[in-house]
Amino acid sequence: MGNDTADQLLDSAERLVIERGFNAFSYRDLAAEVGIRTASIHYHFPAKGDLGAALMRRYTDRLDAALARLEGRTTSEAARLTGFVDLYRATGDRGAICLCGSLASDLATLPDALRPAVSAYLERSITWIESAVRRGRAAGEFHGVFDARALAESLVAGLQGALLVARAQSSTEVLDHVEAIVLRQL
Amino acid sequence: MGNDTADQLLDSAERLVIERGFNAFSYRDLAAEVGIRTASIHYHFPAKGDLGAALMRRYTDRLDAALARLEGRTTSEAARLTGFVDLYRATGDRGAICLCGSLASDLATLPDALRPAVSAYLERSITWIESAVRRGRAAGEFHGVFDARALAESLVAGLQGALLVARAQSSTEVLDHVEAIVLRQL
DNA sequence: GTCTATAAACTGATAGAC
DNA sequence: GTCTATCAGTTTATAGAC
Repeated sequence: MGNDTADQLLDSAERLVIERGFNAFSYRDLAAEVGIRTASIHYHFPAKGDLGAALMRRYTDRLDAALARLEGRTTSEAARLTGFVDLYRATGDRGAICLCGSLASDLATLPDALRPAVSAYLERSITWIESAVRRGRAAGEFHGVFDARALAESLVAGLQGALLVARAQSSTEVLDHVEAIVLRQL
Repeated sequence: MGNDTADQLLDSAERLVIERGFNAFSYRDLAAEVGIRTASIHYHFPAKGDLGAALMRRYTDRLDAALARLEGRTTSEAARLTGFVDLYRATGDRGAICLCGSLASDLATLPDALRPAVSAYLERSITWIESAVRRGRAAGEFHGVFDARALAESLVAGLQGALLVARAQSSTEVLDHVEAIVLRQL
């Protein structure tokens, strides 16, 4: 488990989608990386849409695990939100963007089954942040006036855009700026 | 002028890049929309990279014109920055994302000549906002403490990400939230 | 400027042997 | 599970006539 062909294919595909976009990598690229033939890939993922769906499923599961880990910690809500930002920082430090952000920019070309998964990933991030902000306010840790949902959407949008800008400018400092400016309004 | 074949091709291509991404539209799509043959497109834009470069040149020229218009107005710096945000709002209201944001997510696959144009577009936006913030502070209109450059990067990142999120969620309210939260720190 | 004709490479995908 | 062989369709691009 974790290292069979299907997982290797997902690992390669994830990197290729993030680097090039869903429509700019092929089963051929994948085959070359993993060391099998293109026809063999179809055994694991009959159509490219199936591969994309598996990719988003795994990516969403990883998000859920990361958020659960943050919630398991005994700590302040501010530390949890910083932990959320760190997930994006790890992505930016690799020179990468979010898989979900990459797919969102190709949204119209995605197989029908894949599009809702992209929206769901963003929604899950937003509602988690919103809850953290509400808990922090209820506990007297935060005293901001902005709507919690508005703050959550702004943080996700800011971080998604920051990854895009960071890659184009070859500098991740924009992530720190977004973090400082949004989290200041808690 | 403004309606010859080359311009029609650019109009169609711009919409297709924004809607599908640079690698998910073809000269065939373009030919069908404009009503000529694919071979004829190569007369105007020998390679797809030439088309992309022309697209970014026109898009950047339009940005420059819009920023010059904002600067020509006798008004507050706050109104100018709101005017900048309105450029993105017009894009989001059409259900679109920024051409530059779309290309940024396909960055690695772009022809070499095109990549710097994407970075330059973002940099131009950032430095313009930074100047507006500095002018506003020098004039006593703003009293924020954040670094002007940090604010400018956050606004551009926030708006780029907001367009992505808005399209995925079919709701443009995220743009308003980003505007409110970032411009509050002026 | 636009056309027909054509090319060489690549695409996602299937059939069937091992 | 992986292979060979093959498919029909698509892609960017060129040559040369009109």
